Amino acid sequence: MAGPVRSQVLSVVLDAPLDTAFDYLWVASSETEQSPQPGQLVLAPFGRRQTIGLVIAVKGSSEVEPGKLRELLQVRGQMPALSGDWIALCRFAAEYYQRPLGEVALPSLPKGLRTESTVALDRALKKVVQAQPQPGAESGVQRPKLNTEQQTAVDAILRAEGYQAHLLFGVTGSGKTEVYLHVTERVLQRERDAGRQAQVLIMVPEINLTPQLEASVRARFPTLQVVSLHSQLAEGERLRHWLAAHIGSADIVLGTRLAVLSSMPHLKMIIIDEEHDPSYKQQEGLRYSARDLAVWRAHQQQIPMVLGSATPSAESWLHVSTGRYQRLTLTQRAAKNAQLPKVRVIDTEINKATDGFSPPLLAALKSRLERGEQSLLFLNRRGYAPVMHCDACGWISNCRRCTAFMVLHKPERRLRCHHCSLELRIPSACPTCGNVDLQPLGRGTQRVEEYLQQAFPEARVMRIDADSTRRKGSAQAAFDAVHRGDVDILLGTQMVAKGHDFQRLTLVGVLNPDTALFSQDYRAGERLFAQLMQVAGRAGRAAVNHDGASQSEVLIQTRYPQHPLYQALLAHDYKGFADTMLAERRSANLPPYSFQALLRAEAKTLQLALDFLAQARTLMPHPGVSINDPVPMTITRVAGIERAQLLLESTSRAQLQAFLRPWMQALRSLKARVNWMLEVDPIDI
DNA sequence: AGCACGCCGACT
DNA sequence: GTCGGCGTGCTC
Repeated sequence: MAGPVRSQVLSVVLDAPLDTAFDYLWVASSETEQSPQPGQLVLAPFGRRQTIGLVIAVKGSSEVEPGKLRELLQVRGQMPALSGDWIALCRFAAEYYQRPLGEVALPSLPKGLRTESTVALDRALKKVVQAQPQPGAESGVQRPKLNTEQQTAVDAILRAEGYQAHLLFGVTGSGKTEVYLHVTERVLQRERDAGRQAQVLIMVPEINLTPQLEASVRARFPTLQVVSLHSQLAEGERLRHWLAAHIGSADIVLGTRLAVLSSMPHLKMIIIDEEHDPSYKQQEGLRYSARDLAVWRAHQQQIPMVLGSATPSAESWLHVSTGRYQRLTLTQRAAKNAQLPKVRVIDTEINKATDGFSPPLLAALKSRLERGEQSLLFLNRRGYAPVMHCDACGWISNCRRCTAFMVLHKPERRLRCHHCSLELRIPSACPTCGNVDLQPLGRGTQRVEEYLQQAFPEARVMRIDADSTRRKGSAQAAFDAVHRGDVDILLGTQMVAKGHDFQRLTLVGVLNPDTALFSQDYRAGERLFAQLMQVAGRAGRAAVNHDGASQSEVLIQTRYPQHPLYQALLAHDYKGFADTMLAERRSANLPPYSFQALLRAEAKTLQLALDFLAQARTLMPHPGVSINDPVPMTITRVAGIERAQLLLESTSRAQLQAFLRPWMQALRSLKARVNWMLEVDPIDI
């Protein structure tokens, strides 16, 4: 007969905005059934529904009234439990960003693990377990010889014991990827030689725009299991890749920001490429910085990490100067004969632009067309014109739901709001005075494309922006056409700045970058410099004339040619730019010398939102933390909702954190009639 | 978050 | 007289 029935109380967190764990009863269904343990997923009854939870503790008894305790419906034993380290990572993220643990941990798991049915999980497990890695030396793979700087960097990274963050500072083409590949190979090999399993996490900003790194990794490690993790993967694939990382069969995980929360039980190194890139910051839901979480994770695991960039973030640059990060510099372009492109600024006060193009830029384009070389034009504004305007009465195309202009999209014959996606047909006459001659004001990529086709009828022009690449795979097809040489002039927004090396590209033109120079956002300059440096790096990888000098050039049209940002760019002087920027930040007491949080409120009226924030501001004492006045957001109204925000600043991260926790609790109990959310370390204010 | 319960307006 | 609006409250 059956012996005593084993039972236990499990503490479980759920994907809900509830800052508490829930106790459940587990009863063994047979004598041989294993007791559940922390890190396992369970199916739990919750109110009238059932939901997936994560066991965070096993206890003997519960403080909850016995009558309230309910029994778990299912314990998912087919998959290994998530590790204590992984739960600790989620717990840190939850506490730091002021969210419930369950709301961090569960959404980070693939959907297939969070459904009632285990069909997808069981099927995926079968496939993943079959795919075993074949450890061993990689033979027959070409490894380019490292130059002295690269070798020094590799040695320094491998020499580190335990945790150490390295900033790999090198311009486009200086061979950062080769350093990543070498240290990855050596770390995996070293661990295996010592009889330990090993995994490496490599993060990239946007995997779809940077296919070349993925291709290099796969080519270098043909016998290792390399899996990708990003949001564009199909559900089944995402589940299989995640499981491969979780059970340890994947040797290398290559992913975007979400990969930082993947389960990697044998993680031995983290690499972050283009560490300055804003897309490492999640901008919805849990607003985390994948870069910052990666640093925490490396420290927790006591493993080395590499942060690579030609234009490091202000945060990382400061950490180098304080010795928290070790700087490893690559100064040479590693590709044979490749040189830095010549950067020139064109003063548009002297060289007046017509239709957005100054005579020197037009001449440069013409000479590239004659020589059969490619050009790239960078304009960070999509659409035809940012606004439509009536000369007769002064009407402009405002969005009726947002505090923003409706952008003219000529090919679609529509006005479109980029904030709420409202679309209207282009009015045939002015809505206020009836004037039929409405004018586009300003210039977007569509208008520039139209002009180029008319100015250079023979040229093959390709426009790449969010509008031209709506369909899945269309961005890849467009880039492929450029690589094949089927395009003479490539025109695009920041999408064209990332990743791709275009071998026949010898001219980069930047049309109108000046607006960022005078932005309210103190980070705009840092972003512009990084963007221009990156877009400049698209040129001149292979373009070399007979005596080895580069023919590639970058032309920047500006009304402020003497601006320090452009002067630093001309000299390829990131260091000078960054040191000046940090000095300014220090004197203005801005990040990275201070720490910020932002409380945002949304309501039907602006007054409701502002009132809530004013109340939040005086809710409790805030030692060491200054709280600014509530202000409307720059774009106050989006889709009919009014928005305002409250900025908190402190020179002490600990003091800010210590204030946020009780403050959040007090705010929750206000039960205000506004939607609000807190963002820690916001990147645009 | 869901999903209930609970009291006030415009419809068969 | 009901259908349904979303305010308030709870979920081990």
